Amino acid sequence: MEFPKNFEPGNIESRWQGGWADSRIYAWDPSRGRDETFVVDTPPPTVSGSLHVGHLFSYSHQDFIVRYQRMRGKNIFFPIGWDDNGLPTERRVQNMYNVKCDAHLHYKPDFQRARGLKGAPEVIGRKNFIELCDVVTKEDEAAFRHLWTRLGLSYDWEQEYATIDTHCRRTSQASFLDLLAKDEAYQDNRPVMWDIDFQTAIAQAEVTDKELPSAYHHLRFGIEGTDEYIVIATTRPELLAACVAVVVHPDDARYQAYVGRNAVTPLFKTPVPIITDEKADPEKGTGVVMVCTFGDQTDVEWWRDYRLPMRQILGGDGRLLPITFGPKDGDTGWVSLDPDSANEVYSHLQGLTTKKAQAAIVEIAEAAEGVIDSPKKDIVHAVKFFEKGDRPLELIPARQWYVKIIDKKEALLAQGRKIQWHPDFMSKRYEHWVEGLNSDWCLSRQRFFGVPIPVWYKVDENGLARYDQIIVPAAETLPIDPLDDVPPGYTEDQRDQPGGFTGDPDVLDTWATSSLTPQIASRWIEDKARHQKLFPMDIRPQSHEIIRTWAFYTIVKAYLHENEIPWKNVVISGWILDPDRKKMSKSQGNVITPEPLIDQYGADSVRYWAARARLGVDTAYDEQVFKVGRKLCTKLFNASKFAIGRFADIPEEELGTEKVTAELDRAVVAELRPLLDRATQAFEEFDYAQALSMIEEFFWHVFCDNYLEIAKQRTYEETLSPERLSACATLRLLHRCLVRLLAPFVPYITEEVWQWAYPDDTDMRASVHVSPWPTSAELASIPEPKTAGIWTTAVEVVDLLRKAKADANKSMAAPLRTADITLKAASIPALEAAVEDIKKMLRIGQVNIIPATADDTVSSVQVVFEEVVEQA
RNA sequence: GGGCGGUUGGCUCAGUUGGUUAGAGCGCCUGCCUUACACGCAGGAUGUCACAGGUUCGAGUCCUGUACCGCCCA
Repeated sequence: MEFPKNFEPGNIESRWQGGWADSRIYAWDPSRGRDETFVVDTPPPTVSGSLHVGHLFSYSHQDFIVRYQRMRGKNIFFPIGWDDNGLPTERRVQNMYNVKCDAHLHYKPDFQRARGLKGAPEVIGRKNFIELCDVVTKEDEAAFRHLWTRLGLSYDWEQEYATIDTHCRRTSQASFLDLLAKDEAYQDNRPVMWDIDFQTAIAQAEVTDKELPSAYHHLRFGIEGTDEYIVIATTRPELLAACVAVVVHPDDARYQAYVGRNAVTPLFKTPVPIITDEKADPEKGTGVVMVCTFGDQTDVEWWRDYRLPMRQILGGDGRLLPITFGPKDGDTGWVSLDPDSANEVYSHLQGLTTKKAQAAIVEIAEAAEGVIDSPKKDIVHAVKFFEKGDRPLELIPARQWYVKIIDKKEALLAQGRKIQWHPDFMSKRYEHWVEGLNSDWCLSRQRFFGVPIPVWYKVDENGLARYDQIIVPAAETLPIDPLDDVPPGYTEDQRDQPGGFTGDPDVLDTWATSSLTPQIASRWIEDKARHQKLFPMDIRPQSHEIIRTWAFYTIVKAYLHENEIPWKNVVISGWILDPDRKKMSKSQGNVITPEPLIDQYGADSVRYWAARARLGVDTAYDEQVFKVGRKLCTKLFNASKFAIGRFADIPEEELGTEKVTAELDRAVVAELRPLLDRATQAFEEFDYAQALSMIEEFFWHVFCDNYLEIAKQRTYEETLSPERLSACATLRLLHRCLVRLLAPFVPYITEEVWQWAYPDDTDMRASVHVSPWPTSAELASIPEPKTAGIWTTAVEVVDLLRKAKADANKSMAAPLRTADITLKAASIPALEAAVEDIKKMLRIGQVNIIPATADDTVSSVQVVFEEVVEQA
């Protein structure tokens, strides 16, 4: 048999990528039962996000687990999808094509747009915009598919899906309609967290706090009908015109006298009630808070609890709306004791962004008499941002769709407890998130590239949409686009007409679809039998930052739809941090792109690096580990060449387990048994890292460094003696196990090596990846050695002899005339079973075994080297 | 402010239910081209296990507190 001279991962990879696809070894078999099936709910990556090394890391982790399960004989359901919809794609498409979307513009069938155009963006309709998104996401998907394939991830590509495709839109819309039918989805017009750049509502899960410098501005509020005043401290003076009340703590003695009276806002002269509430913190600022509609969440609560008037000052774009103050008895809602001067002041603010309006009103206040009480006080405080946004969120009243979750905290906690979390402490993240929920799930987004909310509303005789009169589509017509499709019983010319209908212009939160990946993959809507067979799933692998989103929403949906958990196990990958232990992020410029790493080190080496990290543990990026991985692959390549070369000429039937007769060989087999048990146990607990560590240790140090060296000489014997056959059979048996043990981690090199010797074995399969995972049952017919401690004694003595040679600066091949070995009497029978092999291995002429006189004597050797005659 | 995790040789990390003298790889030093591999082999040096108490015959491991790092949530 001819072996390649050098290990070249590139060749091996491209060959097997094709081979595995052709042989369909990763395809799910729908005919097999649930008990023998292992079902994975893979998180579809956001394709518009940049590829980075974290992808290689966490997606490899699932593949280790899956490949192990496949070798255990499980029928693997391992789908892969792409998360296409959502803001990242929209933003990319807007920039790439320099376009903007207006949902109500008509579709232009022959619309074309080049990339990279400068100038004013072209405004296009939703359907045209989505077509551009489709083009871009197809390209992004191809990049991911290419990377996944190179990395050797064993997906069943026949199960591929994209969250924006027809099947996913249908599933997502059916989910919405199910929630609507169950009365778990509802609409409400109330203040909602709003991103002023994307101009959409967002949900609690997408909010992030940022610490920002700010300042308390101290403003004097008059007391109506007196010359007195109180001082409020506010970080948002630009909202002064929208002030509807002033709040103090009920126990705050400083302000008792004013409670129940009216304060008068400075500059705008609006009378507002002075009320008390526990939430006003006497320690914060001056202890007096102004309530504006709306500056923050507490404003919303006070507004709601005390039924204060609504004075909406901000528009959806974050600019101050045009407003006109009128007298107390007027009907504008904007009251002033001096409307003319109020309107004059406001004329300087109207249309400005909050930031500019703040600067403007502070300037006006400073110029005015008796408005600023004392200089501003600089502080740092947490400001809420949309996680993908650049400017602070505002609270803007708007009609939105919600899902009821606040009333289900206990139930959702119970669902979380039914799921095994790996590592277990990650379940805390879920629990704390559920406990901290403060609002129902806002489901609607004022965006374009997403799954449309599948409802229409009746339009009344006055041409007003009646949002309480919902028209739903028939289930069999899904997916629909209510802006394009016509509800049952209507015609297109009734759209937006009095007495007609109007389509909901919004799309669903991207998580509304992503939370259905189990149902999408199982075909919940189209194929109930298949769904029953796959749901709940076995594992959901994911990383920890999306516990509050992906895991949470998926648990919510499974509970609301079927009162089920979506999966039995959640396995959480840690993060790859940069070498300084900082999070990798595009903005910090410390992101490592994956493809060059595979080019440089090979896919197996990259996977090895990923496999070294335990579940849930964040790991600093260390390029050395790729080199270690490559060394392991090279070692496996070389050791395999050698080992197989030692027995390749002997027929397989001559090398059965019954041929393992030498005591030393039975001793090394006895070492293998606990490894198989422990590695299997580790994999059962999803602890692939521990499995790898023990497999690697055995492969390198037991198999390569010791067994191979110690048994080598017997394999060179000229006749097929029992000793030679025993060594060769043991070599084959150990190696065939080790290749399989390493296969989940380094699938390319193991498959390559497998083909050199084992694909035709009667108890094996053509591919290592569908061959059986080795267990100690495979070794059952090999007896334990008669003498205890052979392997450890042999290794101990070999180490001593090697040290003697190293201390003498001699080659390991340097011949010894004699070696005197002193060791405990109890170990002597063990050594005698191995001594002939050791003599040949280390080229020793004569071994003298000396029993130690005392039991606590440390083993030792004394050696005499052969005198080497210098060659002239 | 609350919660979760971490702190072990220069670096990256293991350390099972508390049990001899705390491990590995990388890096470093010395030697060795040994009929697979120099991407190798053999040998060697390097640790107050963050700190302070406590429980115990015995603590890297359990308890309490402190400091620092990271993450999550207010």
